[in-house]
Amino acid sequence: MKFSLLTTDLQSKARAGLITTDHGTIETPIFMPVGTVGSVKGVHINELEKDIHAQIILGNTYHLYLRPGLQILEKAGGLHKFNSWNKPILTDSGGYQVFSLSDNRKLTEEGALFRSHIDGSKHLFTPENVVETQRIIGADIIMALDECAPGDADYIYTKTSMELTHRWLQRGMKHFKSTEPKYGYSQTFFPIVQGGAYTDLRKQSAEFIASVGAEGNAIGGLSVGEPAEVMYEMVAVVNEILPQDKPRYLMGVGTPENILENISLGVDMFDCVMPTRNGRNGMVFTSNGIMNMKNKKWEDDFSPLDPDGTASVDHIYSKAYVRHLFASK
RNA sequence: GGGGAGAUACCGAAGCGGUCAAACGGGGCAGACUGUAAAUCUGUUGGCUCAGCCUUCGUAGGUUCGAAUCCUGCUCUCCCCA
Repeated sequence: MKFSLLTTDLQSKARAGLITTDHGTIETPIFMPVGTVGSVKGVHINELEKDIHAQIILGNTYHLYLRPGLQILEKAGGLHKFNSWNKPILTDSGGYQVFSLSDNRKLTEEGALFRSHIDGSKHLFTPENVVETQRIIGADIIMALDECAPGDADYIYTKTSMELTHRWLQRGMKHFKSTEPKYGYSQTFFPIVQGGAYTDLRKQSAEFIASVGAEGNAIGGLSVGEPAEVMYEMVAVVNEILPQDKPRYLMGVGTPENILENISLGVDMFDCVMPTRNGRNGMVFTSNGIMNMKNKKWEDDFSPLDPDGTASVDHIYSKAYVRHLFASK
């Protein structure tokens, strides 16, 4: 993987660059749609490429490992072949599931022992085998196993958790360096900054992550319940420390506003479930605020078309206009 | 023509003497959603001058301190036999 910084904004920390992988080039700042189990929910792979112009998508180690399983993925020749997505793929390590499926897992020094949400079977995810799994999935960008701690975690918990994540990183990195890609194209490995909402921990973590010398770095453990202002503060602190010449990936963020703010703080990569999940649930962001398309109260707020027959910006987001589009199709 | 079953809120459907303005689904209305256990989840859903009162379980009467629940007439619906 190669990252070239093209230009940097003079009035903010925003920058534009290019990430080059064996599956193609990514223009940053970039939003990466989430395709947890190999497909981006509600979006056909053709639409993803031709309409949405996604340049990279996510997959999830935990979910792909459980279903369809590594045997099938390996037999297919990796996820790119399995889902016919020939552009870059980044896979999350399962670190988020340590957080979101916290009732179904046990954390030890060794790793995270999950009880499958599908059939209750037990599966140990270690920093090493998670790298191995991502080798088999064939992700262009492999994420380190981390613990994504809850946003309201206290200092002691967050510190202990961060230190565990650091130790896991060393193990994961070692394993990554001692293994080879399986399908002939190169893979890279991103470590993840933790430290919760505590400035000193964030600094400490960012320094540790920077010292590893990876080709790109991620910021995790944010947008997990803390106020947006706290998130911005943490990102600002971390970005002071993470190298300028490597892409910075803010995991799990976020709203359009969050994304713009964080771009101005120097973040290059984002992913979030929000557009696909909220799309499926009928929620849309408009200049008039959040709109739930299923709610009738929006119906009369906009007429389908302006008198001259064109749609204004607000109309584009109105329920009436969307209905108009469907009706005319 | 003979025999049987049933009519419950927007719809489906429980309830079969008091704790029933009436379970549960659906639908409606509103809210939530940030590295996806999510085409999901939560709240609400007779009216009002709202810690109370009023009207509602096909319809008209009756029994009872008290009826969606028991009795009688009527009106519809469905099933079986001829």
